[in-house]
Amino acid sequence: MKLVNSGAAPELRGPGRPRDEEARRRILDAAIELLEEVGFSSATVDAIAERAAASKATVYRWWPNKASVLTEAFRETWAPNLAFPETGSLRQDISEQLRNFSAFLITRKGRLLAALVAGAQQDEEIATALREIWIVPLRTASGKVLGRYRASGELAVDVDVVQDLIYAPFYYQLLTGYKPITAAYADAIADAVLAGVMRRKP
Amino acid sequence: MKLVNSGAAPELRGPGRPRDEEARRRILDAAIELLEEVGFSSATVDAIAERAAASKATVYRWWPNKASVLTEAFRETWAPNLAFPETGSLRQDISEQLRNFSAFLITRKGRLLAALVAGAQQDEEIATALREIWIVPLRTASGKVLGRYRASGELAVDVDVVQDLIYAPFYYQLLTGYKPITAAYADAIADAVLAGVMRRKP
Amino acid sequence: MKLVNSGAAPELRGPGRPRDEEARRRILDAAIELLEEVGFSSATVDAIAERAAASKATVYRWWPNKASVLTEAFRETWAPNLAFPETGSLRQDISEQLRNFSAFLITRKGRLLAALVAGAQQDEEIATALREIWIVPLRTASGKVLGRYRASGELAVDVDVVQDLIYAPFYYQLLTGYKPITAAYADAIADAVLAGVMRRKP
Amino acid sequence: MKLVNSGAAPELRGPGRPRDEEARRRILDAAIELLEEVGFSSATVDAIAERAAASKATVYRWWPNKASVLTEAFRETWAPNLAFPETGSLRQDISEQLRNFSAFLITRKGRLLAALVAGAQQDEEIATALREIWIVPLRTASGKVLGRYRASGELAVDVDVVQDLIYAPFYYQLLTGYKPITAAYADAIADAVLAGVMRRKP
DNA sequence: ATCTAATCGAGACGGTACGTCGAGTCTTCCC
DNA sequence: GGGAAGACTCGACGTACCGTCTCGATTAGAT
Repeated sequence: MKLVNSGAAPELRGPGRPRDEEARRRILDAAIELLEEVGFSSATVDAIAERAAASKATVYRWWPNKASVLTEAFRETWAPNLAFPETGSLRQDISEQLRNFSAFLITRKGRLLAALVAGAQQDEEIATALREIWIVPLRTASGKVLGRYRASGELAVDVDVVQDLIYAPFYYQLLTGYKPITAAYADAIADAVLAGVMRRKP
Repeated sequence: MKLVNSGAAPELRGPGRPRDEEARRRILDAAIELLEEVGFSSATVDAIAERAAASKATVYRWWPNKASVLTEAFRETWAPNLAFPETGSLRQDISEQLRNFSAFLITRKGRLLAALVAGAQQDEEIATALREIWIVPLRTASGKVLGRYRASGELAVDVDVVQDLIYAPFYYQLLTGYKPITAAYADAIADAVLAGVMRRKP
Repeated sequence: MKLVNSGAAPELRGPGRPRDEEARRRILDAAIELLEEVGFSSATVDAIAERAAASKATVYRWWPNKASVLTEAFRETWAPNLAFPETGSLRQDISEQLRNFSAFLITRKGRLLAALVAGAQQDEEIATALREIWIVPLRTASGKVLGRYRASGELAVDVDVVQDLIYAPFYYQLLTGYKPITAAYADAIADAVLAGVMRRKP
Repeated sequence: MKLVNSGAAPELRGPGRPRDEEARRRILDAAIELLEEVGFSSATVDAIAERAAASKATVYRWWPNKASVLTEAFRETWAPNLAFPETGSLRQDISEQLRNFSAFLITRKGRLLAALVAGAQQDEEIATALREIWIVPLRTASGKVLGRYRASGELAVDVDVVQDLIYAPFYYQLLTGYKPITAAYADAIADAVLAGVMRRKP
């Protein structure tokens, strides 16, 4: 007879050796490290397994393919620690957020975002993960605050469009390397988005 | 209009069989076709060579690797689409350009840009090619026109920032798939960039 | 007769999937077949792998290059033919051995020896393999028997020289195609070597 | 009007530039040099052409394939400068010849012979050349002298067999590298062939 | 205290693409 | 028309990565 775990324990286990959680962690950590070092398609499964001191079989027992490993590695590693500020001033909120965002992008994790976006082009799983773990949470968080400005009439255009305008330039720079991402750049974008690029009629 | 080089030979050729320009075209065409049919990473060099009725050796004589072939193929396909309109009205110029740009991005060929940006994250060669072949020429073309508006005072912010604001959202959507790219979206971006997102004081 | 290793494990194996001995056999068999069908330089590794239902990677995991595969395939095929007769009569031993040797050389497999010797001229690896796998074992086997005749005084010259005299002519014919190799030729060589070519003084 | 070369001129010529005999020589010399340096199959046509400061087209205009070039190179270079001595003594004739032969084999040209034999296994043209320019002339020369000893009864076995016995061991050593070729070796072979390997009855 | 079953590291396997190299052909310009 | 230069097709080579597999060795719960 089988007992149902009282309370929370979701995973009822039969006999046999249980999954080695430490190995799982080592694999995910190795995956992240390699991604940061060599990029998406150069992070081979062999290399991940070797660095994790695990075997390829273990990798493929728990993930159906390379993309899934990387996807889960992203999910686990990524705490989207980019709370949207709420100072009461629209200008200040956006300005602060963009400075924080640009500071984040130039960290190692920021570069990882580039690898993630790249991976998303080749693999739908990664594309989904990108949206779920990063794009949507970020927009939801900022959307709440911006929504209030929109409701109050202080914001003249739809929240979605505002979000595109303020965030997209940083992705663009991150992915094309056209210009370096700096605090000054963040300010320039914030100002231009808020006031528009056309001269105001006097 | 095309200027004829006065005097100096346009391309002085040494001895030896000249490069077979037709083969070059066949290879690039085959590359584009395969890119559209099966995507970036499934377009193999063998398949390109076979479809082009060329040999792999010829491919590798002129391009150092698979990525270079695909990059150049992409550039050749896109070259005609660089024109920036010049109607005299800043609003209309930007609006038209963004409609054209968005129309292009949703074609199959447009989707290739995503693959190219992805490739650039792992391969510095592609990154360089992307900048030199695509980013810079596009910005130069639009920069000329926008520069005049800036000089006349009609444009209140630097040309570079304007370019980031108007183009980046489309890259963002292309790469994240968050929202579909449509003509309406192009208009919304154009309007918001021109007027700013903040309510105007009456 | 085979000795069983007392005590110690005959072949202590580390962890990991053991080598697939069947695949090894299939590869060597395929190599021999192709060698016989199309010759040394037309037997490609791709063809060997395909016929063996193996992958090229497996071939190259165990042999450093094409020549090594073919060399080992050759050795495996020839291993049974090394026996040197021992009838008690020097004349008969040599005569029988040369008839066997000549009979072998004119089979298709025998012709492979020519290819092997040719390969050895350009590839030190093949040269080494040829010596270690073929030349030396053959001479060792015949050397044991001839050594006894030498010790008993029946043989008037050094074993090494005798071996050169009896075997070399067959290599010579095999490689130059000057004369066909027949049983009669084998007998003629045997007689001449034993008695010498000079008329005996009465 | 065209003058006929007085005397010998065998080749009446059409219009156009005549064949560049110097280029022909350079190609053949380069072929021989490369053969000596790197062996038969590593002497590529590209390398030959480059060393000869000629073009591949010139090579292929005059020779149908790589083997033919090498064949002709052999023929041109090779003066079979191995006259068979005729001292009146069978023993001395053979002894001297084998010393000369062994001295020849350890020169660069001797090593070339190994390449030639190797090439003969892959190419019938080379095999024919080997016989025509080397094997047959050498045997013909020695056959004349040996024939007289055979007629006088001093030689107890057929000339062909004698030739095989005295020459073959040197080819064997040349091609297998089993033992070094020295004057002492030559003497040992000569003695054994003349007297036979069996103990003489008292 | 076994027995059973699932997991682990190690590493070989089939498959498939990559990028390189040699043979032999062809094309252009120069003499 | 010959010759140097050099591009071309064809096809084999040897390498690398993916995802699968098969070992012996562990490690639990079930008996």
